[in-house]
Amino acid sequence: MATSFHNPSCQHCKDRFSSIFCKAELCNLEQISEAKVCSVYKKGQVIFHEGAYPFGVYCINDGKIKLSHSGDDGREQIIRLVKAGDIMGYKALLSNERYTATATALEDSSICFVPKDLFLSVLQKDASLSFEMMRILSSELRKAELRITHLAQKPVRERLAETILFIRETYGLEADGQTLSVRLSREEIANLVGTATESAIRLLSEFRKDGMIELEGKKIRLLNLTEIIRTANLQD
Amino acid sequence: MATSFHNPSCQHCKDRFSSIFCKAELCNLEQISEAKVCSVYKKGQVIFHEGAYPFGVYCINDGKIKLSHSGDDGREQIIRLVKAGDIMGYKALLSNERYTATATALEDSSICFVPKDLFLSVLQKDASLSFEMMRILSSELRKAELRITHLAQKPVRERLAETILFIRETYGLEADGQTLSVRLSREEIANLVGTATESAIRLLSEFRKDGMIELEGKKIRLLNLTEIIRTANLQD
DNA sequence: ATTCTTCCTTGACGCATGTCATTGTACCCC
DNA sequence: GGGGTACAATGACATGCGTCAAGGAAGAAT
Repeated sequence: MATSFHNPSCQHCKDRFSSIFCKAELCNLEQISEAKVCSVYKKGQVIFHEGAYPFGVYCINDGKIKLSHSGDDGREQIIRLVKAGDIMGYKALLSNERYTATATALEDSSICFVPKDLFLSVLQKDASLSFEMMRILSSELRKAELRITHLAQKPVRERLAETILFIRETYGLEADGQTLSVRLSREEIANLVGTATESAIRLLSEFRKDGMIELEGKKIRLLNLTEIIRTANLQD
Repeated sequence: MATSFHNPSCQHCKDRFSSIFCKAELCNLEQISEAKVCSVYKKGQVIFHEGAYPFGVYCINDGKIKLSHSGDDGREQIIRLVKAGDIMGYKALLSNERYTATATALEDSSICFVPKDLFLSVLQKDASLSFEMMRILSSELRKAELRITHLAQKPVRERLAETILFIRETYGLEADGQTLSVRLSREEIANLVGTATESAIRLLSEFRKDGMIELEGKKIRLLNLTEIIRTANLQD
């Protein structure tokens, strides 16, 4: 169960309160900040479920979340990785449909909930927040379309290299400057790449043999970034 | 070359003027309607090019357009099919980046151009237009994410059936109630499915042998819709 | 420590699908 | 009509990648 607490004066929440709302006019920001409800979710806990109706948007104060579809045969496809400062659940809210994805915490995470009515009413009167929202949506759409092209045209090897770079961009590295600062299972990596778990494992082993990465349990250290970029074969 | 003519009183343009702008407040609609520039594009003509900077949004009065990425190896991936009443080019405009796709007319099309500054300024002051814009973006994003899952998990056969249904939903049927009312080359169909041209051809032949469709040049007649739906194997 | 469970790893195998090559067909231009 | 270009169709072939199966490693629970 999530420990739920309403805490407008929580400095930690205030500091990291999702960056999008900084675009809102000050009075609106105050209003949202007061109405929001912060909770802590444990690793593996589900924040919302595919098929459920949305009652608001979620803002990540701290932590890491995966958004995933469960395909027809039950296989999971990871759609997006969410980090501190991001919001999630807005798509379903705006198109007034049920969630098409499930949000699961990849590690203990602190998350704020902003009720639907408030969010929508602020959106109505705050043009700059609306604009920021459109900017986010456009950017997500652009990424999704690029991903469609790559899924259709690139071999798994290139997509895996690309995925490693994507994880690095999203969650960054640990203090050593090499280790990806998130622990994903091989299955999750495969579900991000869009391939079978065994294929992901095999290719990771190849990458290791080629000196591109080092593997230690779920730790992945990037040894030769240039080579990874070359393998990803990115042009655009 | 496009025959370019500014024509606020053109009844044809007025009638079909893109549905999104109906959501705008009346004064704004008038303003946009006056500033817009209508052009006619011939089949095969490019409306805008991947990599170019956007100067406005395009609204389709009449016709059919494909939006496509050209992948790294030059292979084309069709991202979206655009029909009368739709708008295009908004994504690049809103995220303030270059076009990530090329728009090409699939048949002679009548298209209005709304200048960037006007569009953005109206968006700033017209909450209900902004909201409609967000609704469209959310809906496109939802579709794109579903497509990612299917590309990653479904075999080509299912995806082809799905694509046929998608074309039907988008452009509808001819008067006979069976023939898809757009003519796409086999290569374009393949680029929509995300497969090789030969694979698309082979599977279309199979569908014909199975009595699901009838082929006559670029005409595709849907004989057994139920069976096509079953083949697409859609759950969500 | 021991069991249990979950995850990782590797091998073997087969099929779906991409690539290459050839022929056939329709349409267009002069 | 002839020749050209673009597209469609089919066969042969290679292989990338998914599936199945079995063994090993690591962590959790008792």
